[in-house]
Amino acid sequence: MNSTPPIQIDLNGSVPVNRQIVDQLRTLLVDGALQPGNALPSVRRLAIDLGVHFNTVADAYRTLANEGWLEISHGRGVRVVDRPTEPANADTYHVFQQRLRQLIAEARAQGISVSTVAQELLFLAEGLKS
Amino acid sequence: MNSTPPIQIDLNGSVPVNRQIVDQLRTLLVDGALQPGNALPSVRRLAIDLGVHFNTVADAYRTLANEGWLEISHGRGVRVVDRPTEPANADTYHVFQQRLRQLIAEARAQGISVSTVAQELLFLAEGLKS
DNA sequence: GCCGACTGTATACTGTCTATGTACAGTAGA
DNA sequence: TCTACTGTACATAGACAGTATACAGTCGGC
Repeated sequence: MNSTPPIQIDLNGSVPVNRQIVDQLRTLLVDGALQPGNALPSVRRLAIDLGVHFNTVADAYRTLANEGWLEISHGRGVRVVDRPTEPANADTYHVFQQRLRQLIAEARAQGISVSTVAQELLFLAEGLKS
Repeated sequence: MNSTPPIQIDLNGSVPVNRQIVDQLRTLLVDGALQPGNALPSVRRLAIDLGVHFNTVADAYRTLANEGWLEISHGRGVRVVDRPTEPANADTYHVFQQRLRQLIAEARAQGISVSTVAQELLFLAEGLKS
């Protein structure tokens, strides 16, 4: 499988494109939508599909390779590899807690109601249990 | 009240300092830890406490003022103002959903267990209901 | 009124980050 | 070996982050 993953880029957003690609691919990887052994589209192919330069895609691939998700072979392409995850330390967890609270605060500041936010959190928590 | 709010800055992190200040102040504002009428420390005072340049703090204050949280008066200081929030549109909500999923994916990628993440989500959802 | 100590503002400057253009190098199949 | 694909390296333009420094408004004591 080397079809283009379902990624959507906002070229005008404040989040850098390379980061958008990394974040969305990582989500697919964690969720299992991209499995070890799967081939990813070439940097040029994905770049065309997303409307950016292929070096930007290459940079994103490199970031995920450094995180242990991808194996990049010069001239052959990019594949998903099996990635052993070691347990996080307390510091990492604390940062996650803080970022989660900040994201919720931002949502509420933008007018998303408390009940809507709570509902979304419950929904995601349910999804994780199964 | 113009004592320094409980803000912690990571000078070596990948998140820009001005954004860290904005995110953490916004969290305090949404949670009600900073109330309308409260005075914030001067840009120079907070800058010293955080170990950054006062223009960086001024930039953060300006961002929050543009969002409607703060009132800045030249020569007099910065105060929290009452901020009417209009309901978010569907697009804003969708972006929130996506960012939330990405944050959870990142946490899991860093080794935070599924059950720990779920627990945190439930905890926050509970806190929002009350 | 005026001075001094505080407040935020504006501008220039440096280093870093983003995204791109372009040339290069490895791989595989005809 | 040639060709068409793959990723890599490096230089460049532009935007952004953080700082230094000079400026301007406010207020209280004199």
